[in-house]
Amino acid sequence: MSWTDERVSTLRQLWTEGHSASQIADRLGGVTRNAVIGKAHRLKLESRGKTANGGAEAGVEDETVTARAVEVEVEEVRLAPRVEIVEETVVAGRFAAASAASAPRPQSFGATALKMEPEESFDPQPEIEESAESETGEVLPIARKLTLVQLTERTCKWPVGDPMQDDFHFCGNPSRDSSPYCEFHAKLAFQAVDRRRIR
DNA sequence: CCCTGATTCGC
DNA sequence: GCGAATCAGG
Repeated sequence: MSWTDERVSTLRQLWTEGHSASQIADRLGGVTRNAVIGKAHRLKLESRGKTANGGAEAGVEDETVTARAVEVEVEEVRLAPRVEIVEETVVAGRFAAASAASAPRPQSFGATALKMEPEESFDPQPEIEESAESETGEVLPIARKLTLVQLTERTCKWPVGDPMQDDFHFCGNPSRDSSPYCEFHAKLAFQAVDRRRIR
């Protein structure tokens, strides 16, 4: 890939809006974040050094900060005492409830999940979604609501919603050890089939 | 470990 | 000009 006028202007825009180099690289495709940073250099863009907050933008702190806020929230939930005390059986029930709630089917991920977001309406800003709760009041993971192009090797690729609907997205929460799913969805995905009552 | 941008330097 | 490698940092 080369730096066409189109790609350069896209870079300019996203960089100005405060997107990280990796986000821009993912968006453009065919380039690494290093390439983006290098190009940004030659274009003499930037200005965002390590002033105070490392990485997070000064004025446009929306999307990045929001995403991090979500991560923090999820972490806190997991560390909550009452959550750690929960027994296996209860946990299983919780998963079942969650499964019934969103009824996603990992098996259909590959082909049917493909749905490109229109260039214009691309919205890199994940909105915080009201977290679902089970009878016990346990808080379930809050999806970062990422679109296909925003997924990386370590973001949860659990599909949420109907691929044919506009609000379709992926969980997007952090996944460990390059797993396709976050810790929560990994358990759901590999759960015994007879326990999930598909359809 | 994950991520961020910054810089260098061979191509 | 380009970008991988590397550096420095949160």
